[in-house]
Amino acid sequence: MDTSTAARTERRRAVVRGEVLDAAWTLAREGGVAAVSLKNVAACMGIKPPSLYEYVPNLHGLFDLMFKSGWQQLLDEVTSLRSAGTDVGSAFRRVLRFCVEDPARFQLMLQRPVPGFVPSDDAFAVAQAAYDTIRLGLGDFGITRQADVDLIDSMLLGLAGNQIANDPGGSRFVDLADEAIDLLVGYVERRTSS
Amino acid sequence: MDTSTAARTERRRAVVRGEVLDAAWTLAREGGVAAVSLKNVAACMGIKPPSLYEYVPNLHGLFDLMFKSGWQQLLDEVTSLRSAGTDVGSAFRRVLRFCVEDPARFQLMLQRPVPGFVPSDDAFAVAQAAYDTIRLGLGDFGITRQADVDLIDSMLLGLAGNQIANDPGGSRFVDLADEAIDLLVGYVERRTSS
DNA sequence: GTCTATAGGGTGATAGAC
DNA sequence: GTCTATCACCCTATAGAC
Repeated sequence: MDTSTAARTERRRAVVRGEVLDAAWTLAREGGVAAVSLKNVAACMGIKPPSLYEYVPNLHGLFDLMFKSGWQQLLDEVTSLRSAGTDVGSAFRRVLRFCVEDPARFQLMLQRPVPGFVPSDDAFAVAQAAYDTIRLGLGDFGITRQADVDLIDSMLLGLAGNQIANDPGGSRFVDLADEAIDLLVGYVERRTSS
Repeated sequence: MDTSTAARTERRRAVVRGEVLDAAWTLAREGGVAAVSLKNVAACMGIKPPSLYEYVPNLHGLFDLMFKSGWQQLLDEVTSLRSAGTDVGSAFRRVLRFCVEDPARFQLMLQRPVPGFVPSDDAFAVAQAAYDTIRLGLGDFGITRQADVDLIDSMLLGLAGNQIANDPGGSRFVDLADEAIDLLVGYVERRTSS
C-alpha cells in the first residue's frame, strides 16, 4: 500500500466522499431528489456547504455519483442473481422490489428528475453494464429477441411506476409480478416453439 | 347571459386564465416542467409576473390547472374512443401515443415532478374520472378483473416511460403496442374461457 | 481541511403607485 | 388591471482567513 502523504489523504477523501454520498441518499429517501442540496447535505453531515467541495466537484458531480452508485447497486444485484442461477420469476420479483424499495433512487436512475443534469459517460457505462447483464440473464432463459426484452423491461418499469405513484406503501402492483412474468414468458415460449 | 360588470370581468378573467395555461404548456413542452415559473410564463405572455396573480392564486394553483387540464384531455380522448366503439388495440395505441406525444404532460400527470405540489381534490376527481372511463372501456371488451386492468395499465405506463426516456424521438417502444395488447388480451381470454 | 463572508443567480409573493 | 419596487427567501459557487 502506498504510504505517501498524497495517497493517504486521497484515501481519506474517498472515505468522506462515501459519507457525502450516504448523506445524499438519506436525504433523497426522506424528501425526494429535490431535497438533495449542498446546504442540506452539509447540514446532514454537520459541516458547512463550502467544505463539500473538497470531496465533490459540484452538485451535478454529486448527482453523478448517486446515479452511478444506484446503477452499481442494481448491477451487483443482477450479477448475483445470475450467478446464483435464480429462476426468471424470482429475478423479476427481486428487481421489481429493488425499484420500489427506494423510489428516489428509482426516480434518479430512470426519470431524469434533475433539470440540466446529464450522467457522465463513466456513470452511464455502469447503467449500460447493468442493462447488458439483464439481457444476458434473460438470454439464459431463451429470451433473446429485443422486442421480448423490451416488453419485459416495460412491464417491470410500469409495475414499479404504478406501485410508487398509485399505491405507495402497499403491494397491489408488486403482487402482480408473478402473473406478469408468467404471461410474458409464456408468450415467448408459445411463439418460439411453434 | 349575465351582463353585470362582475360577471363580465369574470368571463374575461377566464379567457386570460386560459392564455396563462397555454403559455405554461408551451414552456413545459419546450423545456420541461421545470421551465414553468411565474417569470417565464409572464415573459411568454408579454406581461410582468405580478400580473399573473389576477388569474392564478399562486404557482401551485397553476400546476393544479395544468394537472387538471392534462387529465381532462385524456378523459376527452378515452370518452370519444369509447363512444366510437374503437377496438381495444387501437384504443391502447391511441392512449400510448397521447402519453408519448407530450412528455412534460405525461410527467406532470403521472410522476409528481414538482416538489411539494399535490393536486387538489377537484383536479384529482378528473383524473379519477378518466381512470374510471378507461376501466369501463376495458369492461366493454370483457376485461373486468382489477388485476388485468392493472397489468394493461402498467404495460402502457412502462412502454410510454421507456419510449420517452430511452428512445426519444423514435418509436421503438410505441411499435410494441400491438404485440403488447394482443398478448395481454390473449392472456385474459385464454384464462376466462377455460 | 474547515471555516466565514460574499458574490450573484434564481425563485415566489406582496404593497402600493398609476 | 398592470405596473415598479421590494422583500424574503432559496440556491451554487468562490475567495481568502485560520
